[in-house]
Amino acid sequence: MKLPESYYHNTDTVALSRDLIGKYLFTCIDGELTGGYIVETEAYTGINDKAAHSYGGKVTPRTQTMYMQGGVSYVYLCYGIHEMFNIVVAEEGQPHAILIRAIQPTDGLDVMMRRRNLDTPKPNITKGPGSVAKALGISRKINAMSLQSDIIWVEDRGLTLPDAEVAAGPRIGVDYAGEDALLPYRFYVKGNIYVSKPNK
DNA sequence: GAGATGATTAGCT
DNA sequence: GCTAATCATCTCC
Repeated sequence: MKLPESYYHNTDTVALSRDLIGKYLFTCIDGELTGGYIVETEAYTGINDKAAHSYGGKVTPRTQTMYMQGGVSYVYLCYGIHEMFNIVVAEEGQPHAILIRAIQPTDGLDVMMRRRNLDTPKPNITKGPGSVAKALGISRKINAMSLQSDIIWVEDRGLTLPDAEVAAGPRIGVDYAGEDALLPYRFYVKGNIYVSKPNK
């Protein structure tokens, strides 16, 4: 059921971002299973992408995770508050990653509501990258974790979304990246209530 | 060792 | 729509 290690070794990060729409992401943190299917992603394509942490081939203690072989997680803190979950792809030495911006919950909804301090299942439970990480219990302890582990993984359950229901557009929150901020590296399910920002 | 800043979100107007 | 919250990380000194 889990996507094989080889799935993540594809070097076409943008195509993988599109393919991940409709795949199921699960975590099992402290024995509590939570997950759902992915409805929004963004591609970050390594040293030529100004919006990526790894732009220009920069290596730091934080970004070295992105240089690992595809099939591991990259989790980091932004704005001092929000943790973001990325999937590292491509081969060792190529710092490509895919940010998971939103999922549609299918398992462990009660657990996710507790983590998000909600008493009713509002759509914003897993809307936006910071929310997804919090709902799934993802923290920096999960950084560099293999997606073949029993802590965090992605499954193909046969759900595929036709191109007519998947849109592409510019990425969110990367205005500083100049012309690269306009690249259509963001993919999302049209009209899905869990998708953040523009949704048409 | 100090200073600037960000792949954001929630809450108020 | 606007803005505060909040800190690890990076960049110099």
